[in-house]
Amino acid sequence: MPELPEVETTRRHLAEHLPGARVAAVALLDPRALLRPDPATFTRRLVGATILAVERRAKYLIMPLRRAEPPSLAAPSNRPDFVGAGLVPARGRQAAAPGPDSRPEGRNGRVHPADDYLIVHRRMTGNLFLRAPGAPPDDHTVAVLTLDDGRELRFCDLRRFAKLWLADAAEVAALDRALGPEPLARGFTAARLAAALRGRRGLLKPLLLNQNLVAGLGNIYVDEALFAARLHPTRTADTLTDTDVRRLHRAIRAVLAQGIRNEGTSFRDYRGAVGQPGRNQMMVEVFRRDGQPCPRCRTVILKTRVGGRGTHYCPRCQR
DNA sequence: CATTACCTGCAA
DNA sequence: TTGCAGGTAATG
Repeated sequence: MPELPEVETTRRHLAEHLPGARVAAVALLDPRALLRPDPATFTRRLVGATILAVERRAKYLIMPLRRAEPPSLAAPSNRPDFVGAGLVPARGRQAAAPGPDSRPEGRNGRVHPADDYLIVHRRMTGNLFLRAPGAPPDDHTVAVLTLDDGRELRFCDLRRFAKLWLADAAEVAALDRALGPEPLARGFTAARLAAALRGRRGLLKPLLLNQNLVAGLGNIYVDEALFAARLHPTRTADTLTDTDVRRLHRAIRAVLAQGIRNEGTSFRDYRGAVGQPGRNQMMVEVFRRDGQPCPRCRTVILKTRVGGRGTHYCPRCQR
């Protein structure tokens, strides 16, 4: 499934090509993909809406929308210039802050002001494709937003766990509060990681998969981060020294940043917004490399089950 | 805390 | 045929 680097790779592509586009039509091919509201309301609110931006929080893609102008001449808006005021700082923010961690997704609580938010979570096998007018169909398509220029934003999902829904600003804020820190944001320090782990006695691997502690890691990048930090997946959080936490902090950021640089990890189903696979599967050190030698010490990599998830590690390097 | 459910497809 | 797959919410 897409983890933080895969969602971010998709976000970057969509953010280049979607803002300003208007939704001309909505096709919900599998209603199970829609969490809320009901299909009729969902369609009514989306048709005519303008996509203002494409943002990310953890593994969630968030598209702020400006609703269609009501066709009536009467009833002037009760919040004039609300959206226009929100768009200006977005440009200023980019110009002022070129660093990789300065994008808005790292700022808890800061969301683009808008009427509605289209939220997508891809779970295990969901993909978002932006296709040219008349492009051949994609397998497992569950929903399509046709844009006013004929392009299609397609939501495809083999296993049909993925969800999309419309939210308001309060719900986006609640989601943001419920999630742990963005691991690539400047504010995510070793001290912050230590604070998240403090008082916890669980196994390292399930803790790192818990999105409430640190948001965005999944099975691939947890295994890779634990290898890079030389920590055993069943180490218990309360046994970590300060040095261990600092190594883990560095490792988390390094494996995620590498994943983004390589445009994601595609073992099977992940594809980017134009259908392209990532390259990071060539770079992984332990994930699905059981039976092969550890790149650091040549000991054979093992695969076990930890917290119900397949877990890959080097029994010699990781303690 | 661990297990189950949600789904479909593929490899063992 | 069984078990497993990059996630998460809902159960004991």
